[in-house]
Amino acid sequence: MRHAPVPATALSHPAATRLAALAPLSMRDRARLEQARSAPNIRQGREITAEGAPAELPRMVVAGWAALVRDFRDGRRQILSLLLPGEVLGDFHPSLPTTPWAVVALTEVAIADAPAADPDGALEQAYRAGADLQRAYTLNHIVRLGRMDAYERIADWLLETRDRLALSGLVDEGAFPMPLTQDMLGDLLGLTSVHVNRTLQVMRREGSVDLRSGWARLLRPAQLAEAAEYRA
Amino acid sequence: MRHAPVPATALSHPAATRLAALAPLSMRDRARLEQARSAPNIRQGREITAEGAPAELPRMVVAGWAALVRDFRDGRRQILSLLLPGEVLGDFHPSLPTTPWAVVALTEVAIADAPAADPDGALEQAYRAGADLQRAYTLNHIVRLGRMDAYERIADWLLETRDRLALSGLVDEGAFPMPLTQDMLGDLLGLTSVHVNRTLQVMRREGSVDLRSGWARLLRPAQLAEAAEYRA
DNA sequence: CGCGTTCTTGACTGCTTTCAAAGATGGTGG
DNA sequence: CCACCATCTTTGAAAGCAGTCAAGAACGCG
Repeated sequence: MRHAPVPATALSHPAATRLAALAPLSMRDRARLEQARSAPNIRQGREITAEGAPAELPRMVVAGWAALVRDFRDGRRQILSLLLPGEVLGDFHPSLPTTPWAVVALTEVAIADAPAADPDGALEQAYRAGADLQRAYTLNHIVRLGRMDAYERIADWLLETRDRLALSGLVDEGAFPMPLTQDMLGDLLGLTSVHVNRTLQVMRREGSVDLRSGWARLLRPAQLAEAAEYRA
Repeated sequence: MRHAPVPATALSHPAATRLAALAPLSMRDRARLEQARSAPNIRQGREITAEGAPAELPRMVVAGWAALVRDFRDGRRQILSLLLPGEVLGDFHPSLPTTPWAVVALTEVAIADAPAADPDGALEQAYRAGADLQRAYTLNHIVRLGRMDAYERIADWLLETRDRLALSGLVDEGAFPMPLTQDMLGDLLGLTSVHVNRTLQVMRREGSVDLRSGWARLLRPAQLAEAAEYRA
């Protein structure tokens, strides 16, 4: 189950959409975002290491899903944070001696350098707002893992993901890309893939979600939001 | 079980120690940190809201433990992030409409305004390094909650906390303050207080930790680190 | 059409929670 | 100085959500 291949050069890419939604970008900023040079695609499963960037320049995901991942010796794995299309990665702790996690491509991924911003400009403001959002996602993930049961975790995550992708203009009539396997979902949500499967079936049976072949659609978002106490 | 009262004016406070450990501060920076004016103490359980600060100036915890907390309607509670003495709070998403969490004093807490830093100076560098560390703690918390069992969560958290407090100069011959109740530990680690209690007893019986009346000492840190795959 | 990956399903196990109540502990007031 | 009270810790028994193990079905790709 691999989703559609990523074009080598994205025409109108999600990061431009997302950052323009976070601050009133000038046409010049938008153009620079659109024209950002894209690095060669990264294959599924590969690490997106900092090799190329000595000072770890900020980059943005143009297509595909990436994640920060930590692996245990015994095979357990935890996805710390997702990087969805349009989102910016970077600012990765140059000060820390060793980062105990890796950045991995969960699907085939296209990355581009994020254009430098004038410290007082709208683009910088958008970067900041994006980083704030990213932090909110991370904190919300803690709530999911710490105090929600399987049903709530999945419901909450689906809602958050829909909203995140909507910012990048990737939600089309309520449907959005969801290329993660149930295995990956388990590693993200602190569950086993077996239990993810059973819980998804409950949701499907009650008609809450339509989830298949790399796409998702929330059929009863209000019910899911109520169950997870989701706050848009 | 309340720990020793916080002096209204801390003489040599932990934030100065911590920031000096993160970057080579000038004597002038140190002096400004020491002299930072402290707001009135905040009583245990109270919210540390942004009332006073229109632009949400960064502040630092001079004494006591605070936390970002999210409460559920049904009484469940999750501690998202701890703020230990010496650590900086601030940069709290002015861009987000509503933050779905509160900053709460877990013990009596003393807060002071963090002095402004020259953008190119060592102090700014220390603030940045501190923020990076804070982010690493948050990501590690996700691993704890997502993929560790109760024993591993507690072991990992004790080790992290010891190292965090050591940065602020608060670890004395291996002993460090630990004012959280087992209830709070449960809310932090995604467990019930009952299970925290049982797990702590296992650790005590095997002689791994000495934990009582607001203080902790790790007797076999290597064993704990091995169990939790802790990476200093 | 064949193979590898992903998804489903079932039975069993177990870590953690729930519910309840009995001890400790520390601060407070008589 | 001691009784009293609220809070916190400790224990026990029973229930439950999620994990484990295993095998078969379905799907997508070459």
